[in-house]
Amino acid sequence: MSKPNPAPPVVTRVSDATLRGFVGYHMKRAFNVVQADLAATLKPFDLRMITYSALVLIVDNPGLRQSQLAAAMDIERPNLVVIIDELERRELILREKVPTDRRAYALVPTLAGRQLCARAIEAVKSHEARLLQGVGMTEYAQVLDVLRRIEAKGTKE
Amino acid sequence: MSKPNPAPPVVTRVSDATLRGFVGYHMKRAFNVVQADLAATLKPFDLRMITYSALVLIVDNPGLRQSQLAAAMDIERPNLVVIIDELERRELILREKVPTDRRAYALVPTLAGRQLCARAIEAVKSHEARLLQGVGMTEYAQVLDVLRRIEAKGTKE
DNA sequence: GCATATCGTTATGTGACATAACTATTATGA
DNA sequence: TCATAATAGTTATGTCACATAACGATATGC
Repeated sequence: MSKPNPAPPVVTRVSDATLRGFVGYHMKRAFNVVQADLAATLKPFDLRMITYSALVLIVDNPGLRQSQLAAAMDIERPNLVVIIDELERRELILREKVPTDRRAYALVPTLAGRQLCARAIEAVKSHEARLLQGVGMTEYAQVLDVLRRIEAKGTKE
Repeated sequence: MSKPNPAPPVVTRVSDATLRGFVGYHMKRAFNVVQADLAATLKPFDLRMITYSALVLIVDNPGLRQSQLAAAMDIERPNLVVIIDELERRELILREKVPTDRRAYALVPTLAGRQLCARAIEAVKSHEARLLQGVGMTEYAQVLDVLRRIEAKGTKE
């Protein structure tokens, strides 16, 4: 052994070339940007990504159960509890008793909830338009298609 | 007011049509799948996504400083410490003293680190090939391009 | 009618982040 | 040159988005 410590060169610019060879890396980096921008977009409404998703799903599916919502959001029931608590405390939704099943709650939006939701959706639309400016319709459709196919690989088997 | 509680209909299938209107939603769902599959792929190597990224960057950029790595990984220095600790404890990398700056450490991979890294990269390649089967080269390039453009929107301004 | 499953909940743990503040060291500028 | 400011790594600590285990109340299936 000639040189045990061949003094590593000083690194001036860090190369992520290898990681750039993976879609996952690009997805993570792009999603980080989306997430940060979305968080800022939702801040004026005092919503986080997760509370926003929950609210939209409740507005779109009034009367759904917590377990259904948890399944739709791909999270475990326990984690949904605090989210629903928060939306209910802010009077954006209600936990209504289901007469046919006394274990369950039907989640319904209030008027305030529907209104806040509508405004938030508009804001998110502008946010997405901003991030996607310069991306053509065809490209956009292509990306959605690929993302959907990747997503489908998860549920399979 | 006629009916204060117009009994919400029973929801049989939860619709996420509104959220499907946003790329961010598709990105999150697709990325969740990628993340889960990647985690499973890296498990045999006892690597997580974050330790894998760190290792690859150190192998590709031997001699870089922790602060450079933190910047490249877009995380804060404090969070990198435990990651580097772990990789060093497993003797995959070394913290070498920099003679010209006694505050800094130069991170260098060990032989074992380079070997594990190479094997992990191969595994990740198969994992990506699996998730992307059926996606054509053109589509792939298109998706990467769009993701890169979204990512660029973040650094801007 | 009794075992079993389901609904929402509580308690608790983990992993990936953040900020504040510290020590040791290096760079700067009056 | 010497005081002040900046930087590298670290420690302590907090937050947020998840997970699992276990429980009480209720519903369901044999």
